Amino acid sequence: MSVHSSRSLRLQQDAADPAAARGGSIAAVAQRAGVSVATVSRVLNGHANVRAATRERVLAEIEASGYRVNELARNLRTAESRLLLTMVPDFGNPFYAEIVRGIDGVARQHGFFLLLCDTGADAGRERSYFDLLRRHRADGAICLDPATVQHALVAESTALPWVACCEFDPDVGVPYVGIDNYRAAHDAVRHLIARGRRRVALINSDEHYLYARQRRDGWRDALREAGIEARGAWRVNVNCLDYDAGAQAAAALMQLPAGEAPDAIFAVSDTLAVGVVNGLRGAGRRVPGDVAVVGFDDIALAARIDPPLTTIAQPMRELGETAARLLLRRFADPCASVPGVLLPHRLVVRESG
Amino acid sequence: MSVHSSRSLRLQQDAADPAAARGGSIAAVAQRAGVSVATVSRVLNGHANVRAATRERVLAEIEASGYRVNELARNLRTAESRLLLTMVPDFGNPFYAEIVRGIDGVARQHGFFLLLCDTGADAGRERSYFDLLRRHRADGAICLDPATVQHALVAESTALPWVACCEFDPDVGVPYVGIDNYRAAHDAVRHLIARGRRRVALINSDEHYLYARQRRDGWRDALREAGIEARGAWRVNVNCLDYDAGAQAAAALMQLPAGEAPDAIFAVSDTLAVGVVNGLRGAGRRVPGDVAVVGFDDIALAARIDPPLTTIAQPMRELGETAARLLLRRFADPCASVPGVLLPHRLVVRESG
DNA sequence: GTGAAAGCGCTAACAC
DNA sequence: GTGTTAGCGCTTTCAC
Repeated sequence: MSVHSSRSLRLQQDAADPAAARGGSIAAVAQRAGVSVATVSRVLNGHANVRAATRERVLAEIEASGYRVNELARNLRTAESRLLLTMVPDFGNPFYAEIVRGIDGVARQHGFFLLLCDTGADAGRERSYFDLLRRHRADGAICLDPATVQHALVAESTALPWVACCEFDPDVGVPYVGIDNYRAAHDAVRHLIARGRRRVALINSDEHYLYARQRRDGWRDALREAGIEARGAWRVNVNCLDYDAGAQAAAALMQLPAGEAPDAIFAVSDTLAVGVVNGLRGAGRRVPGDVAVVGFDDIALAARIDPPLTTIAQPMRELGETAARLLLRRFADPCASVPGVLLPHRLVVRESG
Repeated sequence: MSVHSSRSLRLQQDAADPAAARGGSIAAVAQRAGVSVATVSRVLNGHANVRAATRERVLAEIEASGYRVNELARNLRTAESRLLLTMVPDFGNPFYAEIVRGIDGVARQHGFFLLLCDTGADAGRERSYFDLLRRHRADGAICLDPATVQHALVAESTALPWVACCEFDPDVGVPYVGIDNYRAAHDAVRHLIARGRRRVALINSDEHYLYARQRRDGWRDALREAGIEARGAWRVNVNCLDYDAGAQAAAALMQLPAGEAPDAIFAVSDTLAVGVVNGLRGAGRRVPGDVAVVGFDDIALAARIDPPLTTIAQPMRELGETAARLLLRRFADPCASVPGVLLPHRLVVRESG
C-alpha cells in the first residue's frame, strides 16, 4: 500500500496501519468535507470568518476521521518549534525539579513544551545543547547553569533568545531571575549570631560560582558587623554538593582546637547541610546543642531530618515561572530592555540552629 | 529590512539581527559556494557522491557563515520529529530521575531528544500528552505511569509506537521493561523472616498500581510460606509516596497492641521508608532494635540516613536504557514481535533491617 | 558528480 | 465566506 493511497482511506485504528493511526492530511479532510484546505485551516485555528454551517461540516469530518494537525508542517510554516530548551546542571537534584515544574507550568499555559537537558554543568555539553536554538529545534532557552558556564553562551550569542535562572551575572546583559544571595547569607549568619553563636563557619561551594562569592561576602560582612573576624579556618570550599561532602567538611572543621572550633555552621545547600548534621553526629557533637546548622534551599527533606533543618527558602516554583515569563516576553518583543528580577528569600527557623 | 534581504546577507552575530544569528538557508549557502542546494544537502548529510574539492568548498562556506540546518524543515521532509515523549508520574521523585537519565543517554546516542512530561499519574493529562504522537510532535513514547492509566492509552491506540517502563500489564500487548515485583517483595520479606522477624508489616502504595498488587502478593506469600498469617492490620496503603506518608503509616502501625505490633516494616519505596524510620523514632522505637525496616528502589539517600537503609535495588538506569532501546527497535520494525523484558533486582542489606 | 525540480503539510496573502 | 496559490527549507528522485 503506497503512502498516498493510505492517506485517502478513512482512519483505521489498528496495528496494521500506523500511518492512518496518525490521521491523514488537511487536504484529505478538505476533500471529504467538500471545502478547500484554507477553510479547514481556518477552522483548525479558530478564525472567525467561516460560516457556522461550514464550520460544523468540517468539524464533523475531523471528528469522524480522527484527524490531527501535523505540527511538523505547521511549525515549518510558522517558523517556530514551540519548544523551550531548559538546561539544568543536574535534574536529579530536587531543587531543580521544582524550578522545572514552575517553568513547565507557564510554558504549557502558553502552548510550549520543554526540551529538558541535563548539562552536568559542563560548558561543552551546554554549548552543544544551545546549538539547538540555531537549528530551530527550540524557540528559546532557560539556563540554570553556573554563571561561569553561561559566559560561554554569551560568547556564542546574545542575539539568541535565552534567559538565566538562579545563577546569573548581572553584567552579561541577559535577562535573569534569582535571589539576593548576599542578603540571604547575611540573614542566615545574623540569625545565628542573634542566637548567641560567635564562631560561625561557612561551607561553601566552589567560588567560581557567582552565588558562592556573594554568599561568602554576606557571611563575612554579617560577622564583621557583629565585631567578629571571619577567620580563614572557618571557611571550607567543596566542589560537590552531596551528603558526603558536607559530612567530611564538618568533620574537618571539628578538628580545630577547642575555642577555635565553630559553634555554628552555615552550609550553602541543604544536601550539604544534611551531611553536616550526620558528620557532626559522627564526631560526637550535638545539633544544635554544640553546633548549630543552617542550610540553604529548603528542599522537602530539610523539614524531615532530625533535627529539622533551619534554612533559607528560595521560591523555587516562582523562580521557574518568572524565568519562563521573561523568555516569553523576549519572544513578544526581542528588543525590549532586559530586566533582572530578584525574588525574596525567607529564613525558615527550625530546630537545627 | 525584509526577511529575504536579511537572508542574503552574511551572518551578523549581533543583537540587531536575530534571524541572521540563526544562520541563513541552505539556498544561500549553495549560492555563495556556487553549487546547488542538492549538493549542500549531500555534504550536510555525509553522502559519498560529492567530489572532495566541492565538499571542501561547501564546508568552508558553512564554516564561514555559521550556517546551521533548520531541523524544522528537515523534520517535515523526513516526517520525523526525532523527539521521544517520556511520561512520568512525578519527575521530582529521584527514582524517576535516574530512569530518565538512562532513557536520555540512549536517545541522544541515536539522535533523539526527550520531551519530558509530568502527568501526575493522571489519565486525562496522560492522554492529552499522548496525542502529541498523533500531532507528529514526537516519534514515540515511553510511559512510566501506572498500568491502570496505561489502559487508557491502549484504548487510544496500540498502533502508535510506545512502550511501558517499570509499570506494565503483560496482557496489553505493548512492549515493556520492568522487574519481577512479586519476587522482589518476596525476597525482602524472606530476608526479614530469616533475621528472626515474625510480624512483618507492609506499607504499600495504592493498589491500582500493578506493582503494588504484585508486591503485596509477594509479601503475603513469603509470610505464608513461613507459616505466618499476613494480617490485615499489618497492611497499610498510602496514596502518596513521600516522607510524611511513611511517618504517619509507621506511627499508626505502632498503635497496635503489643504482641500484635509489627517487629518489621517493608515499605514499597525508599522515600516512604525514610519517613518510616523517622516515624518510628518519634514513637520511641529503635531501628532496627525494635523494628526492622526495608525499603525499595535504593535511591542515593538510602545509604546516607541513620541507620543506613536495607532495600531492594532496581537497575534504574538500565530500566530507562532498555525502554529506549525497545522503542527504537519498534521504529526500525513496527511489526516485530513485542518482547517483555524483566531485569534483575537486588537485595541490598544495610543496617536498618 | 551535480543540478533541476517535486513535494512533505501547513498557513496566509490575495482574489473573487 | 471561501478558494487558489505561493511558499516555509529541506531531502530526494531523476536527468544529464
